[in-house]
Amino acid sequence: MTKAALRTFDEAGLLDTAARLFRQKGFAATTLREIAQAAGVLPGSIHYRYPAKEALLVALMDRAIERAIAAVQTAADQTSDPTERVRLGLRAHLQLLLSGDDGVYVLLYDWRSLAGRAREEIVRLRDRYEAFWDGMLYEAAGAGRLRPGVDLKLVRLFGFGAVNWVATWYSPGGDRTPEQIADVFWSYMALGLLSDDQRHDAAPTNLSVPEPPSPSPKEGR
Amino acid sequence: MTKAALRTFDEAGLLDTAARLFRQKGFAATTLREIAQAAGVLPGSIHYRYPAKEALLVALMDRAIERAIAAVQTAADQTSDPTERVRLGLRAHLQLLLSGDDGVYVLLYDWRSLAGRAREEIVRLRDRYEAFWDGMLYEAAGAGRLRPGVDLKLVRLFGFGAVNWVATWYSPGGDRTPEQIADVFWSYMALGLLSDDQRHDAAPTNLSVPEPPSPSPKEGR
DNA sequence: CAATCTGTTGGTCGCATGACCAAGGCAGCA
DNA sequence: TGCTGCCTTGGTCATGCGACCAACAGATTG
Repeated sequence: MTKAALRTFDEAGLLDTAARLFRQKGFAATTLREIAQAAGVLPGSIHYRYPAKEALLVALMDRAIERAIAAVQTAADQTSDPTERVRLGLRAHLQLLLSGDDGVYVLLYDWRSLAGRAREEIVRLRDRYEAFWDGMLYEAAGAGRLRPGVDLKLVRLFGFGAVNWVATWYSPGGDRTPEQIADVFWSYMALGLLSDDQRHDAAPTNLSVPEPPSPSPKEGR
Repeated sequence: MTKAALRTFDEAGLLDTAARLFRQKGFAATTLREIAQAAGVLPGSIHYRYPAKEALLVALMDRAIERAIAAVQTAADQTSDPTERVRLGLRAHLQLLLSGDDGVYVLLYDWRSLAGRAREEIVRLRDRYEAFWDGMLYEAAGAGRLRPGVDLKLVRLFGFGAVNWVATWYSPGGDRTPEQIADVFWSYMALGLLSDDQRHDAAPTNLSVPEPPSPSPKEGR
């Protein structure tokens, strides 16, 4: 322990505690006093660092998204194969989400609690993460690994949905590890569910079913 | 206007309003007074019907899940082909979720706000819905349409995740209708993303058992 | 008409909340 | 040793909450 460690307020511990409570009860239903008590500090001490409850949430989410980007980046960088990079990234994302890091969960499910500027800030961070994923998918597609016509943005959106939802039903005592879950999802998504003798007539060959890529005048989101 | 219409309290309208607000701001952050004002009734009138705020949420969710089951059932029953039933059911689920029926959204994302008995009740209802889906998937698998070894429960979980997550990013002005989104997801999931010349060596043939292939020497964290 | 039943009205109540702050202590530096 | 600035302490404050209810209105029924 350095001298600094003695002087330094356990900010990480506070955020961890807050994340845990926010996850359990939701942001609005969690009181500052609860957080303070659980973290072993006084409410005033929290106020000293975070002028408002919302600031705590933002700090929490900020940290979580940095962690997520770093984890996925590191995992993906272990290979140069574009398809493998996606699979490893997926694994890392799920591992982090299920590792007990409540911050990521809160980031995913509690952003509705934010409004105004704080919301925009988080959305901006989230967009960065999404753009990062889009990049990986784009490279996999560019390497000719994916069917032509696949809408990468939709793939990312579907993938995020399926994977993020896991946090909703996963239990550590279950019969599958996070890594296994990630790999199973990856294999289903990559190969499809239909058996080989069914696949030719089950769906249109062109997977980009609706004509999408024309930028519409009506902007989305 | 029948006599009954005059006498009958607009319970549906109340629940709709409550659902809209819960979706926008979350359950805990929405006050009874807000709901009352938005619905054009007095707070006391709500209390007359629902002894506690939580009861409102439960009633809302109850109604939503009944709607969902009915919608999916109806859609699926339009064909007897097991695979088609799944596709049509998926469509119906997404249509309902994106139709502006905030109740379904609230059901999916706000169940954390419930505790104790109320929570159990909703979980029980949800389980019924899930069992219903499992039945459809089981029949599709039984008809030999799916690859052997596919874990149906995981398929359902992944599918729910991807589809439910759509509510998070969908905007009515976008360039895809709910039906198109459902169909695209279905085609990706059914056929897979990999191009035909890649699929043989990209993943294990047996989709059921993950067992980390350990291509990565460094196991991340 | 009288009795009843359904639903509304306009409050009140106690309480927990988020925000805030003056005063004090204590480590590190001069 | 005395000073300085960071951080904590133990509160206060106004606000708005969910829950609750006695009284009442109007339609329905006998």
